[in-house]
Amino acid sequence: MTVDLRHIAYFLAVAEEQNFTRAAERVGIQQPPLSRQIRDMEESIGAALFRRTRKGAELTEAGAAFREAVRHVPDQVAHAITEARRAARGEVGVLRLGYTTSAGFNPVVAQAIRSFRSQYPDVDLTLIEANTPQLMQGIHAGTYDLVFLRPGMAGGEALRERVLSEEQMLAVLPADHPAGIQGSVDLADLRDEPFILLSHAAGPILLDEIFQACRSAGFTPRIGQRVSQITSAINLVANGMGVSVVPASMRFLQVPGVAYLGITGHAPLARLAVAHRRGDSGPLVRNFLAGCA
Amino acid sequence: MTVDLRHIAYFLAVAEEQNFTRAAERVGIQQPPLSRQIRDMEESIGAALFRRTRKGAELTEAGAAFREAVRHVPDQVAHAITEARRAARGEVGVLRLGYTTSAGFNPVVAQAIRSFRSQYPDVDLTLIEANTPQLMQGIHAGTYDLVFLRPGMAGGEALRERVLSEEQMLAVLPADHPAGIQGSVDLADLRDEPFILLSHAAGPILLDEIFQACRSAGFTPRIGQRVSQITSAINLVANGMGVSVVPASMRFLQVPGVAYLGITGHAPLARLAVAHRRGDSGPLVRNFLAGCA
DNA sequence: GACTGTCATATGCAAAAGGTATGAAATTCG
DNA sequence: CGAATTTCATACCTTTTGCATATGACAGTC
Repeated sequence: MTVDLRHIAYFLAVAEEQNFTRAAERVGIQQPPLSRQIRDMEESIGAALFRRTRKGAELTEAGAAFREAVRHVPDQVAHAITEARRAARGEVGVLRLGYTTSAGFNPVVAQAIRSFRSQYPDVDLTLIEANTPQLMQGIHAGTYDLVFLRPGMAGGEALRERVLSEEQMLAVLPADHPAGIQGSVDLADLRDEPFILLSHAAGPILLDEIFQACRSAGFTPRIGQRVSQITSAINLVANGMGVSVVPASMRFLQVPGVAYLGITGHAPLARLAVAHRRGDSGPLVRNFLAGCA
Repeated sequence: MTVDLRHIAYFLAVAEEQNFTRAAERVGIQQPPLSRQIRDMEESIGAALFRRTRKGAELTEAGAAFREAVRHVPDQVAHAITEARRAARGEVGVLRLGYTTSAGFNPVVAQAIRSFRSQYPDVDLTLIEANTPQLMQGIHAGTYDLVFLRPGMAGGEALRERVLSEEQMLAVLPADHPAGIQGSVDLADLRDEPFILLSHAAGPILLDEIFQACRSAGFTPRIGQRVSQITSAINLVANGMGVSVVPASMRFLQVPGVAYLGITGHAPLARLAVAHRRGDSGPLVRNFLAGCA
């Protein structure tokens, strides 16, 4: 294909000016080379594009057809270049963001998403809720570009994690539970209650932290019910099926009949991290991370 | 250092092969120049398009955005070239064809249009009916590309006319007219009848021919009614308002109460020509003319 | 540890694009 | 009527740039 973009730009200039001399001036070359370029192009197409007259040049049928078909090509290419630049700056593209249910309640996450959205409105931000192991697998597989999860899982060498928030966990009790009267509770006081907790598969990190705290308090919690969503745990507490321990952010989920209580002594911690593949710090990821204060 | 079509083709090859060496082979050059072209392009865009790995090359965000935007550009240009070639062969385009009412009844015209339509189905053939002076003006002004008209008007120097048909004119009489009994009529027998003829503005050539024939027959026709459409003249004859003289092709317009009769002696002739601008014998015009047997 | 496959770098040559000078033809204007 | 102007085309030369060849660096593989 011997016709290239320069030829097309020259052609369009001549078509518009209907005059080789002015067209040459417009595209910034002299008239003779322009004439030659057009002639070469006509030769390679195998048809005259212009009818040369004493007053200038007018399009032939072939030229008119060609013009219609290539009219927007230079604009398209220019647009492609600006889009590439924007993409390089992380202003456009698709960012797939995974997060756990509990992370979704953390103001840090909501804030980061809001700030990114307002700063990069043209980025297609896809939010996917999943549990920590799923996120872990997905970020490795490339299903997600960025995930909010609980740090501490194995397999983090290929990831770069940054801890964003570290909050104490709260005990979740039925509102009428006697331990709730003084506004906080000691884990040991809950030793005989059935615990409603995430399954190991759904939330290994939080679960482990809770178990360790309980062990520090001198007991091993008795599992009343395993759930796969932390919100389910809170609902089950409301139904009187037991107690639970959740990250403090979950208190924003107000459920009637449920009280969130601070844990005295060695309270379990819920760390929240944002993670991405180590090699892949594309501009979108970089920009999003910059917005995670 | 601008981005041109060659660059885009190279870029797309690398994007598809994810490998510089194979991409180079595909586009028919060696790997080092390909690498350099891509690098130049990246420099001129100001963003990396590929992430070079040990195993090949993968698109960056910018590269992916660029690819989306230029994906179809080479096809568009290739298509433009084939369209230009087709247009040069007269296979596509717009052909504006003017014709007089009376020409529309001539089988030669219908046949030419039919044959052109079947041979060049992708040409947009626009048919416009008008009278001879309008056609004459329109073809000069560029409103029409090709017209069927009665030859002999002034201003034909810039036109190339080709006579397609020469037919005798017929007398149009009311069916019960005594002169119609023997199947033909002498113009002189009509000397006392009111003639219903085209106005000079609408059909100067035919009118002149009829007047000359009448003068040869020894009289000057008395104008009963001037009309601007030859079909109107025939209708008025049917209403008993007089007689008329029309090209033989008009006999295909069968109107109750009207008889078409051959004219004995020096019958006026109706010539039909196809005309186009002398300079402008574009492929469409040329192809149409070729179909006018 | 040699081999293979990846992309990058260096250098020389050839093709292509652009510049300058000039020519031919027709219109415009004094 | 003829000179000036304007149009595009031609000829020749210079510069740019695209491509090939040879080679290097690096990493995964047998």
